[in-house]
Amino acid sequence: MREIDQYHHGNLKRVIIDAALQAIGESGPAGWSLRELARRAGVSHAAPAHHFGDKQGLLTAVAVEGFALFGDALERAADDVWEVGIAYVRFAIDHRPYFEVMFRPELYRADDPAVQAAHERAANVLITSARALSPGPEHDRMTTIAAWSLAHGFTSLWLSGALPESTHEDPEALARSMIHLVLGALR
Amino acid sequence: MREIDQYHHGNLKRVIIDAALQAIGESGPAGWSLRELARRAGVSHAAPAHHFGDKQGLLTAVAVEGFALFGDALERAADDVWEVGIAYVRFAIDHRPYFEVMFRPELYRADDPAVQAAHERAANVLITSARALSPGPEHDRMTTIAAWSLAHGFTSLWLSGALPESTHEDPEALARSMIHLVLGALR
DNA sequence: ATGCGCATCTTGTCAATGTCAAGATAAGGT
DNA sequence: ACCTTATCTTGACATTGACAAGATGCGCAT
Repeated sequence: MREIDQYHHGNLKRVIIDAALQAIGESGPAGWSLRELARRAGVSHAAPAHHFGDKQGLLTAVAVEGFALFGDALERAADDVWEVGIAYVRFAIDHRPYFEVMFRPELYRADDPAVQAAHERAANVLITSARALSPGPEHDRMTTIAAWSLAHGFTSLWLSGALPESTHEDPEALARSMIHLVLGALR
Repeated sequence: MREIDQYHHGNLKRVIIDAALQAIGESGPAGWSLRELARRAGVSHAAPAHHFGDKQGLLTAVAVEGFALFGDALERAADDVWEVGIAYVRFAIDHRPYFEVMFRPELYRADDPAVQAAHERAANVLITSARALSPGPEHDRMTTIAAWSLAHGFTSLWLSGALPESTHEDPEALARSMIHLVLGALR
């Protein structure tokens, strides 16, 4: 009996999220419809709404998962500020669909407790690891903002294709060069 | 005779773009419909499509105008790298609707010649003014990328509300502090 | 084992939207 | 005065998000 034709799918929630991630990867976080995801998953047009309420609900689930994975990735590099920056860029490129949703709060319910918790955990890694760069405790906050801005800006520009080098070069290598230049000068 | 009831509106194109900018300011670059803009402008539901072809066409016009204004703003500060960074942040906040479209190429036709020309002009200001920071000609490119990333990252994070300070503080002052910290360290 | 509660998924429907085709209007040149 | 042409309207159609009501069957209590 074919799994796909079961009335009770079993883990449709997972399947819909994965379909959403794929669709986002193909045409951005707004280039698809709930009904299209349903068709891809082989279920009825209203099945996604049952699990997520509405489109925002689905994107909220994506954001939660995204921030969780993001936190994991940053934590794995947390002992080295340098590598945290690289991990930031790397995550965005390896998990682009997540990233494209995460920093667009108007797409989902940013006030959702699960989102806020996952978001806060990821932010804390940045805050604590950036302290290593700070010239003094009174500059901790600005140092975090500067380091975060640098990593986030590079990532956003790369993803949007604004960097003319986008097509030819390896983003991670480029990010390493940039971080090296700035951190080298800071020393 | 009331201007608004004329069959031939006269400068409907302008009015529709302004309505779009206002709508984007209220609910983001996707939170409105062409028909709503038509209603706001007091014209029929298909009038916008006549001037812009489709929604992407309208957003392309917004992007062109945005990059032109952006280029102007950056040029006015071009003699001081410091001030170019500030102008970057300032533009995004003063003309948020434009900015929210400009760096989201999937929303419009990025291959449009007018877009590319306006984009290139703005980019050139960044490239030339960033040279002043470069430790040597072989580092010009990376310096541009770093400075651009810093300004763009701060701006994006601010606009998305990711910086917890967003609500209380003046963004320009915060940006000045950040640039001061980084440029000070680079000296 | 058996019957039932309830989460899971489907079917049907509605207003709203983007887009296209065809028609109406009038501005401006000849 | 006419007529070409850009501007705008009217009408239509497929698609979408959302909601309500119904069908299905899993798994638990008995």
